[in-house]
Amino acid sequence: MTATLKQIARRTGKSITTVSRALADYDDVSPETKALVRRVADELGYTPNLLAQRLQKRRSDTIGLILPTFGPRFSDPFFSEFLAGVGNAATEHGYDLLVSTQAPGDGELQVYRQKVQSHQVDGFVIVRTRRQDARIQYLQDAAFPFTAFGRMEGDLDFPFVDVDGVEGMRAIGKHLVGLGHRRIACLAPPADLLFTDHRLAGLREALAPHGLALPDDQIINGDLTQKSGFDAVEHLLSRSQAPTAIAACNDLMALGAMSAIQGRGLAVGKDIAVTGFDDIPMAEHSHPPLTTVHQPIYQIGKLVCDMLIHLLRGEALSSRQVILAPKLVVRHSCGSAPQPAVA
Amino acid sequence: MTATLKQIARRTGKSITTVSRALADYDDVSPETKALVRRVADELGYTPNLLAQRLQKRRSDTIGLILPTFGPRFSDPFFSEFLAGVGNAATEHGYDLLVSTQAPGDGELQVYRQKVQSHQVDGFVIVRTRRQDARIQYLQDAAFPFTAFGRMEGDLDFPFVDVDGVEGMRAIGKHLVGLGHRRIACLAPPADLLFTDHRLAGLREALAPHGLALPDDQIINGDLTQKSGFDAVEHLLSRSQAPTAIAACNDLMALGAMSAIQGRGLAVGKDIAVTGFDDIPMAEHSHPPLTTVHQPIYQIGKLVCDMLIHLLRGEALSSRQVILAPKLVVRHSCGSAPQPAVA
DNA sequence: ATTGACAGCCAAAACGTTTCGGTGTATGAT
DNA sequence: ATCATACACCGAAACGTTTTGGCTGTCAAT
Repeated sequence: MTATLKQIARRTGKSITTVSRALADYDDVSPETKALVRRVADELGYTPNLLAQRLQKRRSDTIGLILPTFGPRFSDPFFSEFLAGVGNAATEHGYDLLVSTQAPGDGELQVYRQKVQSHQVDGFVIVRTRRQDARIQYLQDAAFPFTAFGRMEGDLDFPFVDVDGVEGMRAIGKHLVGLGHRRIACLAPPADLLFTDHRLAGLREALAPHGLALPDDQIINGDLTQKSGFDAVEHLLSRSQAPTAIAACNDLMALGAMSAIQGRGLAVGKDIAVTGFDDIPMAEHSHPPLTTVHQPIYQIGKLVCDMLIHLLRGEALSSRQVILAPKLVVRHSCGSAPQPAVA
Repeated sequence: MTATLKQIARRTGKSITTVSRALADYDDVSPETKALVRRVADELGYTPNLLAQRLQKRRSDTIGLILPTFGPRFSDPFFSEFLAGVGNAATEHGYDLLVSTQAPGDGELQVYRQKVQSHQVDGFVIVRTRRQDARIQYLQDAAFPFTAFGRMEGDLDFPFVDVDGVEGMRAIGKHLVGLGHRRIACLAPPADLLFTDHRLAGLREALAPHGLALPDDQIINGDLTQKSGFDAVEHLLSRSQAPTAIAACNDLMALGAMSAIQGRGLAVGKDIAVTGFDDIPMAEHSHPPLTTVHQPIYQIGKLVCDMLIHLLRGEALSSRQVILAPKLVVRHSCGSAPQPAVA
């Protein structure tokens, strides 16, 4: 049995009210009483019952994060780093983090609805936004607090943080063209994710001035896993006109691509260039180290969560919509002599 | 404003008691009343307020999982897969999962204590147990429900799941010796983790019959990250007598090792053999694919969580202490012609 | 007619907290 | 003496549930 206010009240001979107010340092409690109450509270090892506190305060001091994962085997460094960012920001401000996994689809909205209606969480962090995002539409309609990593199609005005994917892939494109590549293939994420558009657009923008296009058959949609990158490249290399460069839209697929290339006895960087996007820790220590675009995922998680907490506290947001500039990180996967970064 | 029992009571002309009992399908409520109450509840979109429910039931229906991570940049596929397993098991049984990150050390126990005393969670899943584990000692003393992935030194009797690390590394050792390796180095985890002992012991057991030892200078302790594997091998290869095989105690360090080897222009599998432990998805798609020991991390997470839920429900555990047999997975990182698995 | 059983319903207490609106008692000013 | 003021404290209600222990009316059996 853990201690309650009632027990402290009995032990000190004060009322529950006074004990509560003493612990909360109200100034209508005498210093002597405060000292007494605190001493007894310590003796009994008192910790407020959060369940009761939350019921009375009508808030849960909890932030919800629902990971949109397919299938059980889920092992994405992107998510774990993001999670760490969100989690640490939450802890820092005294919030709890409620984590759930739920594949996109029919059940998904139900999970959000349930958590909202049962007062289980005070706000949500949304990750991996989609072109038409039912989660965002629902939360917006319900006027329930949330922040997102990623944007949405249309002009819904909600608070988010995103990385400028157009700019990032443009940098990649310029880099590859600058190295003389003309046949470039792209490993794209699923089409319902909005950032797919951004990244393809950026790549196209870089190619266009050189009279280069990105034909549909040079775009292969994967599911962001290493395996899908591997499979895509197996397919690509079995065709007659193999590309000289492969721009993957995330590092995991790039790593899979490298492995497929090497599996065929070709050298990454020499025979075929490969680039990624994310700059996961793995990218630095692959062989060859991966040229990619850095996204500060941990910081983004932290920022998104901080923004949400501001919202929950009714504080003003310094900026509701943040778009971060990505940074090209040139390593060795496009040739062994890295060039100075192309801004 | 969301609906409450009180509102349904008013609308139906019944008492709060009756409404509550109708929704819970008690049989002292007439079928007509039940139907009426349910209809109105649906109309109002009633969802029970979990905060109130939990206070009254004196349990939180929440499981705590505190990830022992160092530093902010945390991106371990091991953890994300384990998390998915725990999370899915929890969801399946109607439990919430509260996730926190906290580096091992002074603050750690405080976090556990706080969550226990404030009734925030009903039980804990402990991961990455240590030789002397203060978390386990505390929870055991407090008679607070928990299950662990991993054992502890001494004879504390608590429910856990573990993989037989001795057996796993023995298989690795036999495999390497069978391939003719005589100078074998080991990339070990931090010494305070108990499984470090098991893995080293297993490796030694495999070497001993062949008159081979594992001298201290052939053991390098890393921190389980890819970078530490990379650094360790850089160090190893700069010495006069380089090993012909490197047995890493997890895949991430093995991958880092491979990258360091390749960075020196050596061929993994031909010049130096490398092995891992875990069989993360990455292992299959590295180049060359990594020979390693498979641990069903997702299933372990699920099992550990299922066990905890049984405990919470007061149900009997079919087995309190589970030790799983690991499986050697031979790929190409010890030579390009994989041999049949050594049991 | 009286009893007992049963079906259907409900008031009130409880979970542990916070907060509103007091009450009583000194102290000092008039 | 009276009034105002400040101080220290507290009872009771509230948050939204669940559960205990009733109560009332009907019907069949005596």
